[in-house]
Amino acid sequence: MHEEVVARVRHKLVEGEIPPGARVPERELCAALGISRTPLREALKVLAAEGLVVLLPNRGARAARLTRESVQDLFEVCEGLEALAGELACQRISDQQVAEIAALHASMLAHYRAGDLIPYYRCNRLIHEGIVRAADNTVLSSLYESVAARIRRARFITPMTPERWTLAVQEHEAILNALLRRDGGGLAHILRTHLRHKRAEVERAGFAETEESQASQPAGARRLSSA
Amino acid sequence: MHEEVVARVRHKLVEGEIPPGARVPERELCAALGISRTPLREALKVLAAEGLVVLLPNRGARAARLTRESVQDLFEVCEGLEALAGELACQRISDQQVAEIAALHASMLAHYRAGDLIPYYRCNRLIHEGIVRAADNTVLSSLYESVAARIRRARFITPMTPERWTLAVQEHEAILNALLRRDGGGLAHILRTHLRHKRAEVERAGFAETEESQASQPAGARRLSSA
DNA sequence: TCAACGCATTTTGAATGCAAAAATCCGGTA
DNA sequence: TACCGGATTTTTGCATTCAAAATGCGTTGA
Repeated sequence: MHEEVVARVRHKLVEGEIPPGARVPERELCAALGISRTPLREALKVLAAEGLVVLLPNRGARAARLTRESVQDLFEVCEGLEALAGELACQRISDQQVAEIAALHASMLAHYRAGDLIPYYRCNRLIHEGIVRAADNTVLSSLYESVAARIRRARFITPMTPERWTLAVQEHEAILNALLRRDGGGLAHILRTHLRHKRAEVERAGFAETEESQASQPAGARRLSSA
Repeated sequence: MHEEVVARVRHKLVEGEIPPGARVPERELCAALGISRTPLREALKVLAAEGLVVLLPNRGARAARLTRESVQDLFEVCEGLEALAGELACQRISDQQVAEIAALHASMLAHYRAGDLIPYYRCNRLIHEGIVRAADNTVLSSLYESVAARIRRARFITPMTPERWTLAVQEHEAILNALLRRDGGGLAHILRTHLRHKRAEVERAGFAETEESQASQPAGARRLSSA
C-alpha cells in the first residue's frame, strides 16, 4: 500500500494536478486517498528524496519548483543517462526488443501524421523507456525514471510547435536507425541532440514566473553559492 | 530531525555496520537512536528509494545485497555520471576549485607514499566529489552521491593491492592534468578508465556468497527476465 | 519418528493522540 | 486607516496504540 500511495501522489505531481510550487495539502490528500497521515507522510518523504517535493521544516511540503537552473540540471543529467542507455542498449538489445521499439516508432509516426499529440507523447515516452530498459541496468532505469518524471512536469509550459514536432520525428528516425545498426556511439549522439533540442524548446518557452503557484518560495541564487 | 535519522542509518549501511543482506532491526535502531518507530520507518522508506535497503511486505527491511549484477549496474551508471561530471566540470570549474583539488591530490599522494590507506581513501573520495561539485549541477550531485554510497559498501570485500594502488595514483595524476588543461573529453575518458579498473578489481575480488548475512534472500535471475 | 496442525508471541503496518511550532485572526494604538 | 502585538486556530512532527500478518513452538496423530 505504501508504494500505491507514493505512485498516486507522484502521479498528481507529474501530471500537474499539484502544480510546481504549490503546497501539498496533507489533510486533503489523506481524505482523498482514504488513508491516515502516517503513510502519506512516508510517501512525501520518499518523493522529497526523489526531488519532486521540497520539505520545509515545520512548514510542510511543497511541490518542487521548476526553476531555470533545476530544469537545466535535469536536462544535462538526462542527456548523460540517455546517452549511456543508448550505448548499453546497442550492446544488449534483443531483436525482439528492437522490433517492439520499431513498432512503437511506427505508431508514433501514425499519430504524428494524424496530429494526435497525446498518443504521440505516449509512444515517444515508451520508445525512450524501451531504450533504457534495453540497457538492462536497474540502477540506470530507476535514475532515468526519476529524472524523466521531473522533466515531464515541464511539458505543460512548453507548447509543441509544428517545426519542433517535425524535427523531433526526424530525430526519432535517426534514433531507430542507429538502434537497428546497433550503433551505440551514434545512438548516444542522436539522443543527446534530441534532448538538447527539447531542452532549448523548454528554455525558450520560459517557465517559472508564469505560474501563480510559484509564489512564496524565494528564488534561490544557487549559481552564486559555492561549497 | 528526519534528515538526521536518515543520515545516521545510511551511515550504518554504508560503513558496513549493517552488512548487505542483514535484517534492519527496527526495535534496536529505535532504542539506539532514541526515537520511536515512526521517524525510523520514514527513514527506511527513503533509504529503500535510494536503493540501500529492500522493503519486504510484512516482513521488514533488509540491507540491500551486493550482487554481481547490482554492482555491475552501479559501476556502469557511476561511469556515466562521473564522465558527465568531468565534461561539465571542465567548463565550469573555477581556478580556486582546481587549486583545492590539486591540494587534495597532493595530500592524497603523501598518504599513498606513507601507506596510509584510510586517509588516502578520504582524499580520493573528496577529489571525486570535488569534480562532481564543480560540475555545478545539483541533480547530478545527488544522483552521484546515491550511487557512490552504494558502491562504497563494496570496499569491505575488495582488498587494496599494491599494484592497483600504484595504478590508481597514476590515473589520478592524469585526472588532475586533464582538469588543469580543462580537457573535458580527456577527463571524462580517464575517469571512465579509472572506474573500470576499480570495477574490475571489485569483480575479481568476488563478493556475495561470502557473507553469512547474504542468506535468506533468494538470488534473483534478473538478467533472464524481460519486461 | 516425523509431519502437520493450532496456539501464543513477535513483528509489521497504519490510525490516533498529543505537544510544539506556524499561521491566522482580532483588537488596540498611533 | 495602517500597523503592531497577542491570543486562537491550524498544522506539523513524533509517540503511542491497535489490528493484522508472520514467526516460533508445542502438541497430536499417523
